[in-house]
Amino acid sequence: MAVKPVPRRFYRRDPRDVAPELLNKLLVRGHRVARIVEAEAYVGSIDPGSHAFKGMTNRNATMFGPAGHLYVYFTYGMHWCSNAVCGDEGVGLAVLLRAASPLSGQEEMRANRGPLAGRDRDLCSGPAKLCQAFGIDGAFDGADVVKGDRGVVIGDDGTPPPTSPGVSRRVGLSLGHGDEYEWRWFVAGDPNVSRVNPGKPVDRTKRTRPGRGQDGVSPG
DNA sequence: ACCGGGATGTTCT
DNA sequence: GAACATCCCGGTG
Repeated sequence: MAVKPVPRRFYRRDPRDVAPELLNKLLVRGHRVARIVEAEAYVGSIDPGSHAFKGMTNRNATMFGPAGHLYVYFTYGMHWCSNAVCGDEGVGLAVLLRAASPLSGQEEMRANRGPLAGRDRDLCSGPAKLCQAFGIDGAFDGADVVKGDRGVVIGDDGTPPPTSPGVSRRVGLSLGHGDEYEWRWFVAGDPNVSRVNPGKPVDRTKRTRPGRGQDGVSPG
């Protein structure tokens, strides 16, 4: 079956309904095509884990825009991650695209990811890997994936979402910041899923970066 | 398998 | 100045 863009009405709903149905849809950019196998819902003002929890800022403004656009953000000083904006305008809802199964264009993905990404399952098995493989960065923030703005489309080839997707808590949130909600869905058994089990939420009370440049001591 | 830690810089308080 | 919707590597079982 031919690939058709997922219509905008699909996104104009609660992201907790959109995320599981986004499984088995296609992320398409030029020759690169991958089947989405993992997604998380971020639920705006009721969700401490969401960038939109505290309202609109310069960074998250796209989340408050119309559904069916990409919200692309930069994190940890080096990674881009992308979401599909959901719900009604002005609310701040989104689904994070966490992992996908490469179908074509793997060589281009591998060129973007670097020599360390040997196997196909290393190309898109995480939100930042997926963006790197597809070359999605800040320039794609706001791109309309229904119209195919900037060459990126989320498409449907007729494959239905799984009848019984895997469900779990979300990945990478800190304790007390919405980590308890089971708003992650994935294609059970797919090797491209980032983690079978997200494990414990991150305890950020432990120092992970011992003081750098303290007491005026400069390195080198 | 699990866990610890480093890379890196933008965003928000 | 702390936190951060991550990833990769190396150590230990």
